[in-house]
Amino acid sequence: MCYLITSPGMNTRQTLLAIFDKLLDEFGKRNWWPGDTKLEIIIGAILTQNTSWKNVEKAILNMKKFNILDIKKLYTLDTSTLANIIKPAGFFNIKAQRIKAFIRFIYEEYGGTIKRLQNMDTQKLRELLLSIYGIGYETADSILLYAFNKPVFVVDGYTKRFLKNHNLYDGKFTYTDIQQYFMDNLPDNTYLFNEFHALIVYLCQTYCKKIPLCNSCPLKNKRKA
DNA sequence: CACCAGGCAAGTA
DNA sequence: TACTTGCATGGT
Repeated sequence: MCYLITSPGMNTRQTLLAIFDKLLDEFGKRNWWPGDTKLEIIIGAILTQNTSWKNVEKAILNMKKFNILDIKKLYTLDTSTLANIIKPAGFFNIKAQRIKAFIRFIYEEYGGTIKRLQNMDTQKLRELLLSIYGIGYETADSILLYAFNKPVFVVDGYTKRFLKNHNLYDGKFTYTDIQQYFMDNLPDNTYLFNEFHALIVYLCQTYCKKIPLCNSCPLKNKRKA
């Protein structure tokens, strides 16, 4: 277990903000989400499901090469052709169907543009996204936060590992409970949620590869907490 | 060789 | 409600 940089007197909000400041200071802004357009961010969110971002980059590069990063073109494209193009991202048959499902939703219900989604109420948009085949909690929240800049905290496997390794949380480890823990204890701020999630991912990828293990973690103090 | 990666849906108990 | 399984490439 890691020793924290925090002290016993701090409440949860102060602890989380202290950790955030330390991570930001240590690693700098992570510049998430990479992607030129909202559509590219959304497709990236589907492609990265249980998949390393490196493989997703190859798939997206392929899509750009074939010039199909476009709602109308994707709408008419064969699912099998799309699957072939995104092959490096893995699970390509299922992900091709998921991308097509999202594109159909936009094309058939929203006139082929995602503009109308931007001004929608956040909870309403979240429910809409969750109703689309292939979009679960994490993908929906990633889209809300990183494509539409809504203040929604994204939870993933790294987030759970982070909480366990640092012994920050003793509630239920369900998606909803963990998300509520962060959102109840942090100011409602898109920039903070954006950067915090990206920093947790970077921290885990760099130092905390397993549970329980956190070698040379920057959050570790010299002395025992 | 095994195991993991910025999950989800469908099936089972 | 709470597991389990299939999906699949590419890197370590």
